[in-house]
Amino acid sequence: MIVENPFAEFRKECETILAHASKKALSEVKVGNMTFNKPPNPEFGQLASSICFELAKKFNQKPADLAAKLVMSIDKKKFGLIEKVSAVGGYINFHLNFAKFSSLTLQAVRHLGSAYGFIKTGKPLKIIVEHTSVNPLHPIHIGQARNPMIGDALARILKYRGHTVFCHYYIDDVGRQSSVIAYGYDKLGRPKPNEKPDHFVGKIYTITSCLVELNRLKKKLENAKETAPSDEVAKITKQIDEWMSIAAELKEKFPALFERLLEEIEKAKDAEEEINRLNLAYEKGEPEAMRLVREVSELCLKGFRETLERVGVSYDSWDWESDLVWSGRVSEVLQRLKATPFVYTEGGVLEFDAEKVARVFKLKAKMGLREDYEVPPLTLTRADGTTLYTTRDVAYTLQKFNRADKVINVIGMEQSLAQLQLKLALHALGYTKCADNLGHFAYNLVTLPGYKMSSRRGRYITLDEVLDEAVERAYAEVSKRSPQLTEEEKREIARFVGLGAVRFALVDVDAAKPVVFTWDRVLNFETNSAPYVQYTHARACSILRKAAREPEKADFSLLKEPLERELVLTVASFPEIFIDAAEYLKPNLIADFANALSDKFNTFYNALPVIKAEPQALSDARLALTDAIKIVLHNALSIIGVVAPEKM
RNA sequence: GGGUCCGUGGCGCAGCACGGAUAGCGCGUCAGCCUUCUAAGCUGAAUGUCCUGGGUUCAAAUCCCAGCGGACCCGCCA
Repeated sequence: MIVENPFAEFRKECETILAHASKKALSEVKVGNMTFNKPPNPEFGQLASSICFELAKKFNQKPADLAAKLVMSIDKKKFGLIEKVSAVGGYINFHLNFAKFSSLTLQAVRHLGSAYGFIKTGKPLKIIVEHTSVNPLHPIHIGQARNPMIGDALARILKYRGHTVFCHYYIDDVGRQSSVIAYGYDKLGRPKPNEKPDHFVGKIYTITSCLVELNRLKKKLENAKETAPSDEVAKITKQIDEWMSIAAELKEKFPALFERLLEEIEKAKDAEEEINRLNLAYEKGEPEAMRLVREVSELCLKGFRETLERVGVSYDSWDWESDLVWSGRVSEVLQRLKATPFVYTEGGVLEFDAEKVARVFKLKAKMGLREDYEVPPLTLTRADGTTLYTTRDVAYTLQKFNRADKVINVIGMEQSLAQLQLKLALHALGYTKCADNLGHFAYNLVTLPGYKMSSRRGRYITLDEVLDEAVERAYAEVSKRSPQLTEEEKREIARFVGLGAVRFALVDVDAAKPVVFTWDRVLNFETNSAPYVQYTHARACSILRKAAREPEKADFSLLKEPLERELVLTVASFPEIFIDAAEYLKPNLIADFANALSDKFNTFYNALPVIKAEPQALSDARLALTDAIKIVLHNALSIIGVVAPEKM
């Protein structure tokens, strides 16, 4: 018989046995929650219940006595996977029958192969995972790179779980910043890039944005000198100084480009004004503005696609924010919001009273907010009538729900408030169900040691640089360790090792924690890394290759070593880990699991022979175990998009 | 000022959702292991007020409250 989830079988049996025993011994039908913990030591079995501690007071007996009593009334005839049950210090410990369990587990893994572990949900949904969505202004930098890695891993997990998943990339081309890059690009005469297009666009954006900001501040300073108090003037002066130093930095890095843009922008009457006009024209859908902004955005996206393809991340849909505006969906949403009692006008702008929505619909407790917390209002439109990001996002969210039951937005945690306001806007419009099924997967920032990464200031390390460096270091590593390989093999190995290392490192740490970027951290080739797991996989493959036989004579009851049992147990628990990772959206559980399994296998590898083990029934059992480990490592790595190599 | 998230050996992290028996792992340090299945590996040693203080509980790194420290947010930016 093939079981999908071996450890769950054992767990179920423990539950049944314990329920029966408590009914018999304590005439207690409901015994409270039937949760089991993993004992700290295999001596105490593989699952334990601490239920006697809870019941002690109720029955006025010592936990140890209760435990003994319960164990006494256990019906041993019902044992399937259980070997024995013992009472130790108030705990009830369930010991596995490893002969049966190993056989059950290893046969299941080897039979199911690449499907093992991926337990399907009983309620398949259509889920949209919106991720990456880096603005098309500059290359994807390492601070943002956590997003596609997490987003892609989430999408894969949910897909394996049996959901229908669509990955969407939201192209934010409507904001003012898009007009800034388009403006600079236009001033340069819309040149063809002489390098990777997103890098090219990034330079223009940074310089243009810096020069325009300087212009704006200088004007502001002139006005302030006459009217504003002196501390205000000092503040502006300080800002100017800061931007001047950035300008100097940029001038040194890209002298030719800087000079040309400086000249063009000085020549312009009012760059600020022209950019605002372009922004307005683009939102209105004026053909010339459309052509210009789309052209430069496409250029940048072309570069993104290249990078993302390289790491194996792909999308089902690329959604242009501008399409939402032009199609009238944004204004429609705006009209409907206006018709609610939650929108008011203030000084020519539309404001959305998020606080009132939360209060009227009594949502604070539900959303995990304190009653006395006041949700700040959200500005829906500027005085010139153009819309703001979150306003457009309301329309976008509704569009996503046309296609899906559930939407997960992978967005940095700095946008938590905006996401909250978005949700409240959905409530205001009556889309309660959408609001409930909208999830914000927030992740913390990646920072560079010393200073904050800033795309506006051109201070960033691009994902491309990181990937190149990773592959290069992996190449040096593989050349050193395996000089006998051909050049082609080395290149291929360096590629998947380097890319794998980066993906793993960005998924491995709990998304809620901030990460300080260091090369060593991302390019780790030792324990706790993709290369370590890949190496372990290759090692297992190597054994199987050398054995060159099917483990037909395997006798699993011979797997008596603690290391072997630990391995069987770990392999058997993969389905449960997978379910947790899928239900609680924790891709890092998979990375941790793969690493832990590798640890155990390597210990086993160093301690016990496989091929040369005697008798052959044992050798074959270990071979089957090795095969099962290989399969599970492969499956785990596939979730985080890392190649599991046969050789390295 | 208000909100969200984070705080675990020198450093980087896991464990916290669902409280359980001696708090795991890696780096670094020290001492070892390649004529035996891939040394990107393994073994051993040293290193802890689990931020602090209260509370809940038979039991708290885990739950609750308060405080401290850090990051982020509170914009007619996205």
